Amino acid sequence: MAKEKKVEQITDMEVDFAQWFTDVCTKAELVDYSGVKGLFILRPYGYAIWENIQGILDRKFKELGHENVSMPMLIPESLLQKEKDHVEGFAPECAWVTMGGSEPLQEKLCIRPTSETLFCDHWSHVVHSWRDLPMKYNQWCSVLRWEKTTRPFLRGREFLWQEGHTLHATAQEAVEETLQMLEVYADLCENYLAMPVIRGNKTDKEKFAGAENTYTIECMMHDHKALQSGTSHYFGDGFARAFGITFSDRENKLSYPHQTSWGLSTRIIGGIIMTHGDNSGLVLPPAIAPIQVIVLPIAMHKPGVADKAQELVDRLKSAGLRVKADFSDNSPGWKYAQYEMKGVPLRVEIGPRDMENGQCVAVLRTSGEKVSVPLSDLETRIPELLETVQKQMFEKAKANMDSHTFVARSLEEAKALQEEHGGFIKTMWCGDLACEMAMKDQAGMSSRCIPYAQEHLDDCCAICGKPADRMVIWGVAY
RNA sequence: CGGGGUGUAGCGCAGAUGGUAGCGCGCAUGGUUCGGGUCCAUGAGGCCGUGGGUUCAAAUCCCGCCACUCCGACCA
Repeated sequence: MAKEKKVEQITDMEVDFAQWFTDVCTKAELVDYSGVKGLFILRPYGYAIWENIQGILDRKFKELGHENVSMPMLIPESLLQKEKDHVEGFAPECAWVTMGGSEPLQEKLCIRPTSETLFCDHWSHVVHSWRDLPMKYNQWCSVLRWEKTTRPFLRGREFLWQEGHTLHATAQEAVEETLQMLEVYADLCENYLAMPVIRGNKTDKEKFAGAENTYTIECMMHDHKALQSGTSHYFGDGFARAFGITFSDRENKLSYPHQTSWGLSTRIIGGIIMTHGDNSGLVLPPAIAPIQVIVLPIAMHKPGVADKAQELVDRLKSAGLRVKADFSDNSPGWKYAQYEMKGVPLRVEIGPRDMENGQCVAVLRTSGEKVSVPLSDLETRIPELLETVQKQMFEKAKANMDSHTFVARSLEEAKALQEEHGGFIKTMWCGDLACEMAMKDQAGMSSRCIPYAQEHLDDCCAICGKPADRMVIWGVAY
């Protein structure tokens, strides 16, 4: 997309990608900083994006039989400590409540960094029989993790997310649930957020604290770094044993159920920004854009223009689109820049000249292409153009990922490729932690996943040369 | 948590050798303009991040703290 830069306030992404990102976050009015480090204010426009994502996922969760619940925000220390790996993973970043009013508490309370322990404790009370299973719960909430360095969307100490927690009679059913929910996330990313994903599972080193297996979808950002965009965990019966969750099965044997959890956070909005944004600002996929079409009256004082613009808004709203018009007295040029910055996928201009011709002009945020649309075709052409934008966005992101995915047969080669191009590097791997550490230490890359789509590149591990039977994707991650 | 940078009006910045603060944009009001950030006029707006110290006097010098930010380590 060869567009000149139209918004001076945003740092060019080629100059400083990180600065570009924070510029977009604030200039597009998505977030504001709060008085506490790492706690961000989601402004209406930013929150609306989250609400749209919520809407898609929540509908899907419910279709698949999940129910929403609300768990407490505080976890007693003793509860958090019941599953050993889990505590070890989260303890370093827990924040604690130690006072109630002016009195010290008998037991300190952790502000939830995630709610596995709460769900488990609850289930240990209410699950008795195989007839109680499966339990398929989800909650929309925020969690707190005391991160050292923070950035809007990508790493907040508090962030909004959903966490799904399910309990099943059999391991097989739980594994199926885990995989199914990863697929829900993949579908969200690819078909709504226009972000191509790599599906796979995490290595032991990268998996969730307490999980038997963690499945992930990995996306590539515009700067060729990786973003873990959603994870789904299979816990086996480890938590159930730790928390004493038992049920009587059909043969009246006391059994431990098998568990899953899966989550997707507002971090995905950071992913949307870094996947699709450009030097004019945000670019939002039509499927989740709070404003899909911005209608701009040109020469608004001329007779009939404002009325016509309002008529377009009404017609497009009736057609089921999220539409707004800007009747402010800012100049057209100012408005163009403003709504480009905010990533509105489609701009519709209507002026005296258009009115004479019985048309309006639609401008695509992605390509900048201007299309004359006869007013008689408004309700069919505008949705088509939004579909075009959605497709263009996916194609562009896909091309970025494909052109920055490489094969390496040695650590040295992987390192060189990463340094020169960035992106995803595929290699064979023997499964040894030492090799994974070596890749981190020497090439600065972590294993992103062991993709479902395996390729046999070689017979031996690219790092140590020992026999290897699986392919890993490596990358520098956010 | 280690290393660097920054903190003065809503935003971006200027304020040398200490003497009680200024510019651009934005904002408000009126007019003007309107197919890529119109033009003009008038006006409002500042415990100079915070706490201490030095001094007759601190935005300015010294020390602490806090926040933001970048680079590492850790993580969604």
